[in-house]
Amino acid sequence: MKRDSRLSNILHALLHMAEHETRHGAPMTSDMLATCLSTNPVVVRRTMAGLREQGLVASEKGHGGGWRLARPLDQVTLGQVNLALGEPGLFPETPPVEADGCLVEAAVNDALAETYAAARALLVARLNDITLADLAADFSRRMAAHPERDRLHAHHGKA
Amino acid sequence: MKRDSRLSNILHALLHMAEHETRHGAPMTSDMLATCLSTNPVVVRRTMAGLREQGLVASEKGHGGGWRLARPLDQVTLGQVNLALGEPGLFPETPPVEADGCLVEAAVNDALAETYAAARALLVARLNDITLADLAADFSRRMAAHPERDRLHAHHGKA
DNA sequence: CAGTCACGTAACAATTGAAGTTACATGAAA
DNA sequence: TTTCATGTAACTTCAATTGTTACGTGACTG
Repeated sequence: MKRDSRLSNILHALLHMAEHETRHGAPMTSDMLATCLSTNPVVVRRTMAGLREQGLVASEKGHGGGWRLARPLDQVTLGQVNLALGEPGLFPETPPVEADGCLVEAAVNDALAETYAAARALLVARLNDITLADLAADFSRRMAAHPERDRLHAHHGKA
Repeated sequence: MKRDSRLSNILHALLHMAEHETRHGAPMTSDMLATCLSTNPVVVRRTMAGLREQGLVASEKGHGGGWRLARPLDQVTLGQVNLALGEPGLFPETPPVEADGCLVEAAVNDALAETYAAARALLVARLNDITLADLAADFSRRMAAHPERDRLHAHHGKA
């Protein structure tokens, strides 16, 4: 998990999970996902725990256990995933303080709060407009345009 | 400089600088600003150095020296200030990598890049629409609504 | 009923980036 | 020439995230 954005990585993982599930009929383990994301299993579990709380994924223990999507691809929006991740790195929260009497500060904070809120609203709206199914479809389109070889896992694994 | 956002603090400082300048005809020193922002002078200089490079403020050494705005209030936009600060905490940069062959990753990154770009564009547009003069005017309006006592520096200084 | 697999979680170490600090150099005014 | 103030480099905290180890629980296998 180098310098990538959280959301980007998790989406990547979710799509691979869906793929794997339909292809092998079995969920992916934390270890598989960790290898896939270049991180370690505990971090995967931590992150996935957030998604599970939002009902996006489910986990199973024991033999044949692992992670699977809890809903069809077209019923999970990027906004939901982003929310489950705690809306990472969005905006500097304009401090709710402003209470200590400086009217300069109050004017500044109000203006910024409004501005950030507008940008955040747009972002959330757009994220909620895109489902995992959309991304999968986009992927298929690209796959069709580059059929010459397997372009799915070229960079996963270590060898 | 506690848990506040960079931009918010600097705007606060800039408005106080303008105030001070017109009131006393002298620039504010890094020490004054440091006290005002609850930080220390070196941090102030570091930050202001960025603004100076963008031509927003000017510094003078020696006796009577310090920091002053390099332009009238209505010719400095919040966007310019934000830019000078390096656009802190905006969005997770969608990685430009995508080159290593995974089409899933490519699809994800493209979708996110588009979405973030749209939100960022809105944010920048709004910030460029607000000038320091607007904030000062807003402040004056609030001042008029609360004339009972000095509501300017209530929380500055230590005693 | 072991034995193994995989998640769940707490506790701790490593890393990273920002902020604070010290120290010293440079330029300007008194 | 002394004092004030910025300019900057180098170092130290400090906080947040991430990585790691360790151990517990549930589930399937044989």
